[in-house]
Amino acid sequence: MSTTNSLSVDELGSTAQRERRKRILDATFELASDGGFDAVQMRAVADKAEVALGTLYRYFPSKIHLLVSALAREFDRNESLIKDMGTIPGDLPADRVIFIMKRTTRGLQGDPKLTEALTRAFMFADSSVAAEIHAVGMSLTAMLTHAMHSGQPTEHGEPTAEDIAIARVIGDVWLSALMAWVTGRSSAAETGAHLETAVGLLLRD
Amino acid sequence: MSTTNSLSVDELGSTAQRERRKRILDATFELASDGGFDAVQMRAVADKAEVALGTLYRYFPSKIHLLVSALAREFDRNESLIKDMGTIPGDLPADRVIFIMKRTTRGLQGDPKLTEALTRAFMFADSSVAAEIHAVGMSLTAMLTHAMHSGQPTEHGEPTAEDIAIARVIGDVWLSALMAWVTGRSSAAETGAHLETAVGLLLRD
DNA sequence: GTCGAGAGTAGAACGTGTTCCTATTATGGA
DNA sequence: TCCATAATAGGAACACGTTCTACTCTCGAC
Repeated sequence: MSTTNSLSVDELGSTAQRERRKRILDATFELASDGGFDAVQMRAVADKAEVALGTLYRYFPSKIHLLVSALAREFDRNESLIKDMGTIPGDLPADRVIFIMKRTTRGLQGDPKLTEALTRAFMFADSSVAAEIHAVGMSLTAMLTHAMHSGQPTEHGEPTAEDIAIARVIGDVWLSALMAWVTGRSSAAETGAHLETAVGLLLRD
Repeated sequence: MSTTNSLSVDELGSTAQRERRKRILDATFELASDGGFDAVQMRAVADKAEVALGTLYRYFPSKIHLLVSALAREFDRNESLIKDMGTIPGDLPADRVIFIMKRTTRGLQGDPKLTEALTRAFMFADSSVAAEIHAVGMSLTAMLTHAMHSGQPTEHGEPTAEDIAIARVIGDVWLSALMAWVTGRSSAAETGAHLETAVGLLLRD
């Protein structure tokens, strides 16, 4: 791994370090949840996490890395929640996908400031954050293809290329919708409707 | 219009003011084209445009407004280029849409730094830039619905609701693809392929 | 136990977006 | 023409992301 990446959990040796990392991310969530992107100020994060500014930058080389890593943690959590859920309600793939998307979206919209912070960071990220971004993208497509196949017997082992393509498109739409919502250009209802339309267009069969 | 918006062309009284605005946008393009988002520094823009920093901020209340306005100008130009072109090659809507998208994308990819600057600004924009963003979105969907219907006789007068929904989804995908390309997560070829797949999925008939 | 290297702390310093202030210059109406 | 008002110039000042410096702490090797 390049030195310009955030330190991931498993390349952190000591317990103290893992705890520092956790404190930093917790502080980030708290500040973001309170005041959104602008409130996540590096000095404030360092203070709240009780680490020095330099240490914060050792763990996360920029504010964007920090927020995108926070997003990744959130996605991981969401993913395991869904995995734990077992079968997803809905007979058709489209229904299951919509169920999952709405659930996730609702979760995000329940904490608008946090969502604003994470989404804007994700959007603003440049190539130095590629690794973290890629992780989030994978997590998202995995979630969607899982929803497409959930409850199906064994007939579908692995998602097909088309499944993945569709999942990616849905992911794109979801991101844009999220962005529109975050920037106040569309309401939660419109976001949901747009998503539903898109899924309908893509998974009609 | 709220005072937090950029001054648009037609609310500028004097010729001198329109010229100032133009000089500012020209300087923005030049700097962006040279060094991307980071090189568009407000002091540098003001210098190059030969206006005072305060004046720059009178015309465009933030760097993001400035860059998104630049993007809007670029889109306008592109739109009229396409309108001038008359009929768009391609028998099926999908072909015409792909033609237009690829053309536009190629145009952008020909000036990577500029594209990076404009795209990142667009992505980072918050609600205070909603008006400018909305203009860009409209321009994009208009371009796409126009491509869907171009060359058709009179049978389609206005785009249907489904047309618009499809155009919006394609716009979403395009934006995401552009973002992936700008952040170096995907090559130009992959961007094109992903777009083509998406259009194929959406406009199969 | 001592040493050395890496990790952490505290805080100054720097760059750039943004705001603010004052003096000067255009502009448009009486 | 002259005045009131707005627009612009020029530049200081401020905020926050980021970098740098100097010092201290921790811990494994010996």
